Amino acid sequence: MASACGGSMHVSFQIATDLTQAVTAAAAQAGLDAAGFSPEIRTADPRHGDFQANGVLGYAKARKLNPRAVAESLVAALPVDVKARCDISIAGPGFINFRLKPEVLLQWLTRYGTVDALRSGASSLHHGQRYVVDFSSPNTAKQLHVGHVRGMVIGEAICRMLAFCGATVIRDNHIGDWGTQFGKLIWGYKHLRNDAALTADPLEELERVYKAADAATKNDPAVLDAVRAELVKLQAGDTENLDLWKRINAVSSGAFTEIYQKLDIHFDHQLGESFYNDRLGVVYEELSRLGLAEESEGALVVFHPEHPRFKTQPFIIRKSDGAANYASTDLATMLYRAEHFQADAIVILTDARQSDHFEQLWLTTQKWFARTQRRLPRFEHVSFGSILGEDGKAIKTRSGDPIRLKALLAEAEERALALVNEKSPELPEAERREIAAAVGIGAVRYADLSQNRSSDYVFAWDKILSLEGNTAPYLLYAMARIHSIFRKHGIDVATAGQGQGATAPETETELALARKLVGFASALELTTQQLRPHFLCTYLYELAGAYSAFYNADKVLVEDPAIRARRLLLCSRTLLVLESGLSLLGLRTLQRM
RNA sequence: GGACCCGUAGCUCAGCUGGAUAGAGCACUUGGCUUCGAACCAAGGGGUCGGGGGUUCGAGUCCCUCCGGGUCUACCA
Repeated sequence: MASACGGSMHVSFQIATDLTQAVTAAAAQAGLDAAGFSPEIRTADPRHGDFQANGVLGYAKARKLNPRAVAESLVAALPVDVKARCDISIAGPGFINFRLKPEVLLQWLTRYGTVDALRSGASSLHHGQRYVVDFSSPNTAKQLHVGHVRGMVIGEAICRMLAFCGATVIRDNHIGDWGTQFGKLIWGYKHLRNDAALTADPLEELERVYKAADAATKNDPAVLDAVRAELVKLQAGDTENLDLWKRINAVSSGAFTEIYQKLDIHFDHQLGESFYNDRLGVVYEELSRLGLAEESEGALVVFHPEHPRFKTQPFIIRKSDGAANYASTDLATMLYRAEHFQADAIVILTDARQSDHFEQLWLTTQKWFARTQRRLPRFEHVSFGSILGEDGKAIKTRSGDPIRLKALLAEAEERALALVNEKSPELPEAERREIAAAVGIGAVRYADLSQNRSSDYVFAWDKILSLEGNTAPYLLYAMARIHSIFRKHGIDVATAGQGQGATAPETETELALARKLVGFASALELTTQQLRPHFLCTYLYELAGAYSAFYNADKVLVEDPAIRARRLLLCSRTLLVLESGLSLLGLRTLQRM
């Protein structure tokens, strides 16, 4: 750790990385078999240290050596600067514990004192990587409902975090704009629309038209034929239908944009399924020619003989009537993202029910690219569970319809406003409304992010808007309390953040808080590596907890200038990390609430 | 039938490539505001980690098996 615990001029952002290097070098120095040794540096239980190296246990076991003896020789071989900057101990069966000395904590806090400094430090984590992230991806002409929110919120957070950590992120909203629903929509638009309703709430009316048309096809075979004819006309390039298709998409897009703006969600591209319409031929042709795809029951399909399931369950890449489906367009999309965007990694967010599809897509893509000598990007299907009602079943309105996202967000703000009115009636109304928006929307968002995405979660207003526990309001409140200290005493956050005259942390709660702040690097690494935002949420919650304990135990504005300066530094830095972290999650933060 | 996900405190959930005495919040008990925002903090009780085998220095984590819940399983996405 020549850099982190080395000279006083430089402290690494991610100290664990430097420790890994230092321990690896020490292992070679101590005569260990370098190829068979991995330091296994982890963040440690605070009772033991800041980091721990577990690598000697496995190493010693495999070679029937005494692990403590190995650990001792390894520690002896560590560079002097590491020993100078960390308290090192060997414990139990051979754990090596590292505890950063308070001066090192102070150095880290001093160095990473602005968002730019944090970003610059974090950029080493994914530097130079090009990610295409596909999220939201709703179907045209349907309302966004609760089922869509999780993918939107998690997707936005993942994009922000990857970009913060140095990646080039290309955000693509892969809209479902070319499906079979357009036959019904166009027919319905021509025969059933209500122009007044269409003006008042276009998407609502389109959805009504769609449902009515759908019902009509079930009652009247003639309508079904007419609907199919509309679809055929559209796909054949009929001017009138193409024009209608464009108008329907425009209406839909406008409604989506409204919600995207409310949630502060952004895209670089909106390449829907229709975009790939004239890029499907190469998929059919190549997969057939390579022998990957075969005809089965009239459809063009891909089997994967090595797979227990997909050896018999086909990946249907062209329907028996010759039409494309989403396997067709997704394959074309993989190719486009690899070639046009030069993606190093493709990340697609959908709910977990589509796991089979993406597993088949990926199996197929790997073989296809291998046989055509194409460079293969990494692929991540970031799947997530459903949002359940308090009865444990899929969340629905009383009438059984999905809950509109628009209505959900409005209710969130309403409920938050009631809380703010109760807690802070002295604030001006305009500010109370702003706070309510940040708290309400933030609470919904945070609920989606804070739980491990692979499980379903139960949506309960009382829980997500609670001021206690791992919630948005708690974190926002922690920030408001810190701001209050500075505001009340006329101290500038940035000035205090320079830490002029600050001494190294001393009290137990100061030390715990400082260590937690340094842990931001590990939290970011873990979160972006696994693409699971709840790790960052857990970290921020623990940080806020460490701050509260510190705040409760150590008065900030004491007489002693050195103590005062270091405590103000800790406050300023906590604010910075909470602000940065919550922004990465997509939450708006507040100065008062 | 098969595949995947899940099962951790009364409830809602964490637990990072296997690591040290399994952790939070809610609820419950107790203590702390004339003192920087108590929407807070501190302390306490509460566990066969679904059951049973196995792998090893070490298993909530990996393997097998069984039980329970969810999802998917040929032309919707």
